[in-house]
Amino acid sequence: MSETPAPRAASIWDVAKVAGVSHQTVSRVVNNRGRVSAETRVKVMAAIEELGYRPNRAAAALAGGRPRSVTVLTSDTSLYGAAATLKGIEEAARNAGYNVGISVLDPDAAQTEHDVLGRLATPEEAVIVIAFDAPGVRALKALPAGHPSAAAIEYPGASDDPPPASHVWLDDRAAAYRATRYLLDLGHHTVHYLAIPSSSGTSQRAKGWQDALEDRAVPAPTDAGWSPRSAYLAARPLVADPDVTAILCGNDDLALGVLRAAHERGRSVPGDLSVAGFDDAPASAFLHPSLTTVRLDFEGLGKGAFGQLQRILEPDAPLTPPWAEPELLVRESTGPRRPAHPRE
Amino acid sequence: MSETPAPRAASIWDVAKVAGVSHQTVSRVVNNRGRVSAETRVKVMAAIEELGYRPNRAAAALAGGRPRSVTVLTSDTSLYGAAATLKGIEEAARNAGYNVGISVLDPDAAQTEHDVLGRLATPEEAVIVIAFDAPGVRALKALPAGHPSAAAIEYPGASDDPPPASHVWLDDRAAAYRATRYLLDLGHHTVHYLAIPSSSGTSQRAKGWQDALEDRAVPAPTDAGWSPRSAYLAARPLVADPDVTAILCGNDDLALGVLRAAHERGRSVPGDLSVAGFDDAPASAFLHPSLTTVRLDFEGLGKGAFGQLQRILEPDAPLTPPWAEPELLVRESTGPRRPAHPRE
DNA sequence: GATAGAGGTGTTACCGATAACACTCCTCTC
DNA sequence: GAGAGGAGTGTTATCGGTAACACCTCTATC
Repeated sequence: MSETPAPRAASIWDVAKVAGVSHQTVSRVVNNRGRVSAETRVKVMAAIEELGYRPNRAAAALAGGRPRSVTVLTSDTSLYGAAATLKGIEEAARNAGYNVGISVLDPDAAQTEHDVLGRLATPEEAVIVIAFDAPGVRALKALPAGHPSAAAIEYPGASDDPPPASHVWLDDRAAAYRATRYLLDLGHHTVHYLAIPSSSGTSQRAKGWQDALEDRAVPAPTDAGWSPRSAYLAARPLVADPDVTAILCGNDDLALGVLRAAHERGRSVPGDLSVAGFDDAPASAFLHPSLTTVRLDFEGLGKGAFGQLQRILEPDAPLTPPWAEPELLVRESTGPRRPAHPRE
Repeated sequence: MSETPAPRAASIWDVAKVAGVSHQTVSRVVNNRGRVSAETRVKVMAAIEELGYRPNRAAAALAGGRPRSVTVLTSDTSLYGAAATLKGIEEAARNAGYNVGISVLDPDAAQTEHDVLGRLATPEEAVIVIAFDAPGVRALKALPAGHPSAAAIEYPGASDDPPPASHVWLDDRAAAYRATRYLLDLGHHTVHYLAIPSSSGTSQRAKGWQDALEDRAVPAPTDAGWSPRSAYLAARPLVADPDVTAILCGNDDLALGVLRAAHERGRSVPGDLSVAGFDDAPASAFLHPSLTTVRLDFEGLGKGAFGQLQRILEPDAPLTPPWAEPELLVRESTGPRRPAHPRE
């Protein structure tokens, strides 16, 4: 019996030999670039099929063809927003035939150009940054000018006149405005805001909230971190105050912490206190009470980010469908204001 | 002024020129392989520093050095177990200087060898499969024998005599046994089980639960999918039955759906009904009631999976510290059995 | 003092692809 | 009917590394 000593994967040379053409012609067929007669194309395709040929991405990257891979830079992937965005990016990228790498940013480390570039498979590899928080924003800034990249950001800001076309974001301001208006319309005299850390100086969620408050006094926002735990701790003083009757939370995880704090303090939701969040995480509809929240289409946003990148790399690439606008979902955790001490 | 036409990243040739040595010597220094005099090493390091040299992973992969990248194959990354495992893998890999790719498996598509290999950057690239569910298991099976890989699996099974050393898993059976015993010790006559889909034929969570029930009648497990929604739907008939006083759920998401169903049916938890989950997702401690659950160290498991892989690729690699044993966390959602109709 | 062996370094081939360019046929044009 | 130009294909250089091997210079050995 003849053993198979090195069952190495087929290369374009193997395909070329079987098809009886040059390796370059195989490359042409594979990449659909340049002119190849229909006849040869068929022969090559047959050889590809027969050998189970798959292009070697590393070799293609080296040789310098059109990029076929992206690395996603993100911090903590266990946060809903980042995870859902990543999911969208990955799906879009895979459908477009791209490989995707992932590299998690250390929250404490400064992101230098050298550090960021060192995470890539090649120095020129395309990058998508999920820049909802400070490490992401730093990584985005650390990218050299002209590096192929796209980013999902919190807010384009007002500093640099035209925001780069490759940046995508959700309309946080409008979302927060709507949610706050809704709470005010329920009769609450004001709405307190429990904030997630802002990456840009100006949180649009905070801004939308503030704008909706109009001429009312604006209570100081409370910093509450990213987790249910940090929100729980931050919310305890707030729920102890009977004048606080409505709390808008920077995301659903924070809202969960608030719900907990309220419950421990004996304040019923939505009877004594209304609570609303952002995101519409899968769990939010099943909490008790189910959470009023603003649905944010992170997955669509991720697809959009990849779409922007793809159009940088391949100007002819199809346009990405737009992602959904934020949508207020009214559920059980919000209700009309009741006087603080109904029986007194 | 002289423009910089092609500020291409430095290669080992550039470094070699600056250091006054051959490119091969640079390669030796970078990879710490072969003998280099301390003197030249210093010169090379200085040149690397000066030029900001970073090795090109694609080129190294092509040339066939030791692998320096892994692709993680997983299905839905928004599930807590998969996300946390991925996080552990990524962190361990990055610390070891590996690049990590990610590719999400289509739940419906059959995973063929051709398909799976086509997701990799090179045909020989190392792989870690998160194989908690059917697509993952299929992908694992599709890998050709001898392909460098590790896998986080549900259960090693009894079929293949020695489970591959590169497989890692959590002791689901013991975990479920402990949780079930705990519920029985509270006085519940039996414990119902709401199951996540099992990838192997034999779910160890189901087995541990069944074993703990000992000589009692074993109620049929209820299939409940992966999401709060599917669990909610599956749990409705269960919570309507007053004889059901304790439900063990395949994970915390399912437990959330059960909590919701119980609440809608007017059954108080833990007064009328005890509910326990698996995972200890970050939200679980803040639910209302907070969830009794078995903490599963997915992140440690992910690190362990990478460690196994690394020891295949580099036999001298340090051993990975073991991950934590499942640990029962008793919180508010479980309590002593109360007669079904106390007032009748 | 010849010889073996180890330390340290350079040379060359090769990995699997792409790009640039050269070359052959045709076909069209005037 | 000769030249222009396009279609289709092959040749060669190149990307940034690694491996294998050749080579030189010491030092230890008998």
